[in-house]
Amino acid sequence: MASYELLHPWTDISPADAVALQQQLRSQVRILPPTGPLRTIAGCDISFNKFEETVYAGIVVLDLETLETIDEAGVVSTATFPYVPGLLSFREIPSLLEAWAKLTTEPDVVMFDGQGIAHPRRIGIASHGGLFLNRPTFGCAKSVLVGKYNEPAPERGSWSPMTHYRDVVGAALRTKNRVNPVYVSPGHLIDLETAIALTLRCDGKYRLPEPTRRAHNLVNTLRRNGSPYQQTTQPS
DNA sequence: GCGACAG
DNA sequence: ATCTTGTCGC
Repeated sequence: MASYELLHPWTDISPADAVALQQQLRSQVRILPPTGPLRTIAGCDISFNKFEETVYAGIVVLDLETLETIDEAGVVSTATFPYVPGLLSFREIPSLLEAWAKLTTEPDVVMFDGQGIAHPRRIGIASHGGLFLNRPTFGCAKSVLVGKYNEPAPERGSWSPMTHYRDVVGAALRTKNRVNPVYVSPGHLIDLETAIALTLRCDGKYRLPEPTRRAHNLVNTLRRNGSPYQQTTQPS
């Protein structure tokens, strides 16, 4: 069981502190082709009931060759930070790290439900998560945070670069013919081309790639049906 | 100054 | 994100 260096604490952080931390951490993010084989990929997500602080976080690991689920872990935790555009990582990563600790495998690359460097300070949840996990990570989001792009061709696989202040920060990628694109951006220890290839490799029957969809299903099941080991009140 | 704004 | 049925379109 590996241990991960604590780059910084997650508690008692104000939004202003979080922004300052991002400015401090951004220089550590490395965008370059992955070294070493990529055989497994993890998808992660969190779910929660509106107005409640309890969050359900989960990670699903799939074999990149067969897309078969080979591992998964979920946790019931508490959110200590609100959702603030640009500061998503401070709300989701703490609980995701708890789920990560319960995995029995070490995913080679991690796909996040959000942005990587396609972020105002170039350190979205996928980049921030990559610094903690110290392995290739990238983001695959359903909508844009920052950046502009030209509509990619309607065929699956076509994509166009997303630009933010002269920087190419990601790509609008079509995962299905005639369906809205997803927004892919490098997180850490990976490059845009590889992130795009991995997203296409995880193709299933839907617009969103399988890792993200399965993680989403896992946390929603956890939220609605409860953890099998957690006592829930039964109706009389 | 006025909007935009991952999940 | 979450709350929700039907409905328009390929």
